Amino acid sequence: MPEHNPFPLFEVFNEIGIIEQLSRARLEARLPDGMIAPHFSVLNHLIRVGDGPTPMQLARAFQVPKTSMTHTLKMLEKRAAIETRSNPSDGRSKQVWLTAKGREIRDQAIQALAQDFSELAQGIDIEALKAIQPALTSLRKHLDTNRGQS
Amino acid sequence: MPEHNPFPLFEVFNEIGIIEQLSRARLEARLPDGMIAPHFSVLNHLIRVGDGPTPMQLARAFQVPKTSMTHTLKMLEKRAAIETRSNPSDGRSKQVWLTAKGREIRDQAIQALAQDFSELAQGIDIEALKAIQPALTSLRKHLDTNRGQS
DNA sequence: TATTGATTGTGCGAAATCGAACCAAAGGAG
DNA sequence: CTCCTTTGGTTCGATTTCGCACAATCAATA
Repeated sequence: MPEHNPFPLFEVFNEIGIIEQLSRARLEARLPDGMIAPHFSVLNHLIRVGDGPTPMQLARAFQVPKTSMTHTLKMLEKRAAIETRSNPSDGRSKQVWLTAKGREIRDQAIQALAQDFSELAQGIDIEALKAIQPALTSLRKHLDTNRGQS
Repeated sequence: MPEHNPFPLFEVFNEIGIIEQLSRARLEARLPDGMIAPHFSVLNHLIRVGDGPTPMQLARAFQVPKTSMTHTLKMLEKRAAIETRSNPSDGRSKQVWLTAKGREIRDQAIQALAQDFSELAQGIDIEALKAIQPALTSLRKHLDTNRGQS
């Protein structure tokens, strides 16, 4: 059985943890008052993937417990950013839809973010980021594939 | 004024967010009962950097508000993993010290983690991770340097 | 059809995060 | 020395996260 030095993993996870924290803070600074990253993520997901997913599909997409997604959706509904309809093909579940207001919130946030990130990108080697992206994607997929056993 | 496409930043931050979530879940699965990543981070930091930092120094090291650090240290003290002494050179602050129990908790966690991460590392291109680390470090430093203005 | 088991979503409670307000101590200007 | 500002730490309250328990519904099978 070969030896595998996990130290580079520690190092990379450590850097990633800090970057996640800083980038999330930066994102949330550009969102409306009490809106936080998970709220925005849902709005953005609905734009990118399309309306109509069930709460469980969203929970799985973001790898969060369903109770967390229930709470997030409740907050978005309080803002009138989404609306939920009962699922005609499954009496247990709902479907989630963006409202015009939700689309507006997301568009304004995207604009503010593009502005901020564009400034941020000036001091960064964008080519280097493009270069590391495949490795990150590969790592993410590997973590995603085998989690929660052993 | 040149155009800077922030899209690669979005992509990279997105991957990093997911990886952070999955790796944190994986870490916490190997920690004792109610212990979570921030607790372990403090123990590990005290081992690596040395005993005796003030709570504020720890808060700055982890980029968290001081109130969060107060809470984290309180939890660690409840576990008898650390102890706090008054700072002889500054009547306002404390100093944080590992206890024998804290050292033991950390060592056992490191062992369990090394085991788990070693298995994880088998399906991963470690060389690729080493290769992307400088870019991550550079990105982290850049985010760290200019945050919280504009 | 009736029953059993799995799945979806929610209510609840505990823990975590973090901003605002506050107090005590330190540091500096005069 | 006195006043004023800054800094370290805690308390408090609001929000978030998430496990547990539960009801409703679906799916599979006898």
